[in-house]
Amino acid sequence: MLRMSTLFLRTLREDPADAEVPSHRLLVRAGYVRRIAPGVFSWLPLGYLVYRNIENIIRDEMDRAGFQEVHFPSLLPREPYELTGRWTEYGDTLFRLQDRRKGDYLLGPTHEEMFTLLVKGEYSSYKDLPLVIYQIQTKFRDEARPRAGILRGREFVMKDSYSFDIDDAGLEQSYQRHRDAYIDTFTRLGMQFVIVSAMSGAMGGSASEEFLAPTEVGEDTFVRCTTCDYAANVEAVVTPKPAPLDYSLVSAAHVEKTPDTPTIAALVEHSNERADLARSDRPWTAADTLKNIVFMVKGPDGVESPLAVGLPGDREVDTKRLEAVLQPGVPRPFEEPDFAKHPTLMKGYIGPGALGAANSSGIRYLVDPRIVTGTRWVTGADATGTHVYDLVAGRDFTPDGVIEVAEVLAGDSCPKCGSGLALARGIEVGHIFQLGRKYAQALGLKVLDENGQLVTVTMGSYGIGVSRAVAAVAEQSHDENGLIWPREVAPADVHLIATGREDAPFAAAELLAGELEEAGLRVLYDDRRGVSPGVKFNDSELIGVPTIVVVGKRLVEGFIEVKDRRTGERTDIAIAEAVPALLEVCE
RNA sequence: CGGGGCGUAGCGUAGAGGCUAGCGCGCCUGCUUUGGGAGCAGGAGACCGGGAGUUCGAAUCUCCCCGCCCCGACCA
Repeated sequence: MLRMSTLFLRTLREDPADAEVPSHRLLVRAGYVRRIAPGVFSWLPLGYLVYRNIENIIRDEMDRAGFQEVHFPSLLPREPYELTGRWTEYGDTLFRLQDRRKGDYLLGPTHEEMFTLLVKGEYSSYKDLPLVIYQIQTKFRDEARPRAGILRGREFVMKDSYSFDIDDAGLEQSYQRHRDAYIDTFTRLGMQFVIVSAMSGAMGGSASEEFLAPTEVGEDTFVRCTTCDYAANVEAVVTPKPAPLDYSLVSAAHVEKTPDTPTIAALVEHSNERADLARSDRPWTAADTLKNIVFMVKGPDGVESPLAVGLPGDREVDTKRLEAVLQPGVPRPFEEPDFAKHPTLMKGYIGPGALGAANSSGIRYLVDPRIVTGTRWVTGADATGTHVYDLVAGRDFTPDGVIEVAEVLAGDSCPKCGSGLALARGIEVGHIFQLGRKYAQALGLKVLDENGQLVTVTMGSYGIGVSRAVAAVAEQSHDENGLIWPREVAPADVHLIATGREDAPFAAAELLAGELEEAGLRVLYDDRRGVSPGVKFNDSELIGVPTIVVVGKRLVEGFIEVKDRRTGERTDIAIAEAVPALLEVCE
């Protein structure tokens, strides 16, 4: 039994000045966590109870799925991460340290290498597979900017599992087992979640999915179809390619003088102001223009080459998507010295005429999927102060290919059913990912197959943010008065309050607390004498135990009050029937 | 890394050259109070982020440093 009189807890009446998001504010105010350093938090008794409940639910579901728990150190040697290239690739995000002999170590940001090597050391036959092992472990990432309290820390707890299979079919099965287990896990955590595609088609449609907990403070933006069940991270949205248009009636392309129009906005304004250029049907909009943006892309070999991207003028390039698509290449904006080296590119007036394999410049030219054959554009004419009108894709220019990097806007078409997409934000609480053979290859994890041939094992990796889940649940489940925990993760089933100056309510509450515990309920008992009822009520709402029981003024008539934290609904019940009644309330 | 804001008691804050650094919450003592963050009285608690400087005098002005928060860049 938790007694408020002795519980190591101090609730705060005011919001902490450094907390912005609700989960952070409330977890601090309710005395669940305290900040130690940026992105580093301590768990206090109530917080640690909730944390452990969540951890145990996750562990339980993993075990139920038949996965086996192991535990690696957080302190890891450099060598394995050197072998996979991540010692350098991880960059500043990796916490590195040296021992007294100047040996390099790191604090594990994730453990693919260690799992791969562990299995390599033990297994060597296809008969041993499939295998799934997992751990629940503290991870370290020196985030450039930790934020939002527990949601994005530099030290956090993650459940990470890894599957090992002989072939793609096995990997697919291991992946599905995780997907199912995750659905059960997050359901049990009382969380609302959506499963979204996390990678574009290039890696295979089901290769990677994220479990997002929708909330405004989430860091991930995702789309959801307003009609069908399609959902995807914005980085993974597939733009449906429109059918080619008939352009037989479009007049020939014509170059026009358009002084001082280096931006799309200026071009649109100019076009609408010119009587000879104005459209008969409607004014020009940015969507009628074709914007061409050039990047320098550094390949894995370190060589930089230019890449031009064409997209409708009403859209921006989403740099996250661009980087994802170009991996392992790294893009950077085209700058003045680059323009100097490529004199055919006129800043602000770049057009397809100077781009593409067909052109002398040979600059690779990829366009947004919306730019299909027959679409008609206003775009740069490759000379300062000039644009070309009625330039038709497929007739007047032919790009080298398609690239999916435009920002996604609400109302864009669903790739599955064509309806409009809605944008929303979510917290990434889980990620399942078919890794393939990358790590097995790099670290030499091979087994003999049934023909006696050595084959490289294929892997999957599957994460759940355990500490993050605490904050995600808090984020989704609170009101202006405090936290509202789903029962299974709550620090207690019943928050029992005794009020009044007399001994009677305290004696009755004490007795009831014992009986409830006896009956198997977890009880947080506010046995503080001399604390006013208002304080107790407010604390109970802040702390967020799902059922609040008050032994107070109606005790003389033999009644106690039962309040549902979420709905606020109160009912008086006879104290004699309290135990069975509360057992029922607590299901 | 770019932009913005901020460091004063455990928490939230006032003080913008001049008395012993003020207030609220919390904490301690006593009395009163006990169904929605009680009242009165008394008390403890501060190297005003650090260093250097200007000045008769610095929390307050100047310079340097350190740290924190927010937005962005970045990022399982």
